[in-house]
Amino acid sequence: MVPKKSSRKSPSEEQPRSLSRQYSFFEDVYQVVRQVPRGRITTYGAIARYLGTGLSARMVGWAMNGAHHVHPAVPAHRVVNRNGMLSGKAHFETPTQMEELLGKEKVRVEKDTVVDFEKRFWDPARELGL
DNA sequence: GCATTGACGAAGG
DNA sequence: CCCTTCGCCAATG
Repeated sequence: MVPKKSSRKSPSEEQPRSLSRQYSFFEDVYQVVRQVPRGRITTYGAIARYLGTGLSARMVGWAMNGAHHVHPAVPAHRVVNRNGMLSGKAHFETPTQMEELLGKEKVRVEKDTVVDFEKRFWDPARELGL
């Protein structure tokens, strides 16, 4: 399961990062993203708030950098920025892959932005319980 | 050890 | 409503 809310200001409380490259914050991010249903999307900020980091949505995006080579797979294409824009598409194998993956889930994208973003939005705090 | 850099977001102009 | 600035914090040079 996912640790609901714990202030992890210092990573040393969890695991020494020297021993694990991606310490729990990264793992938490991955686990949340993995729970995003097909056809739905969430945002970096929503994940950050759910994990309690709150103000550091950037770290969520940073965590996604390692999401490509982790197992099980992380549906990174379901994470967009607060405007619903595919801000991370450049980090996929091809410039169009993120949009294509979303298309397979019936999520339309226009101008690098998810159509009906607010309807598709999946808030971990709301769906998984705060 | 300081400066820069982000797949961000809120606030201010 | 668009653009700029600033805060956030781990990673990198």
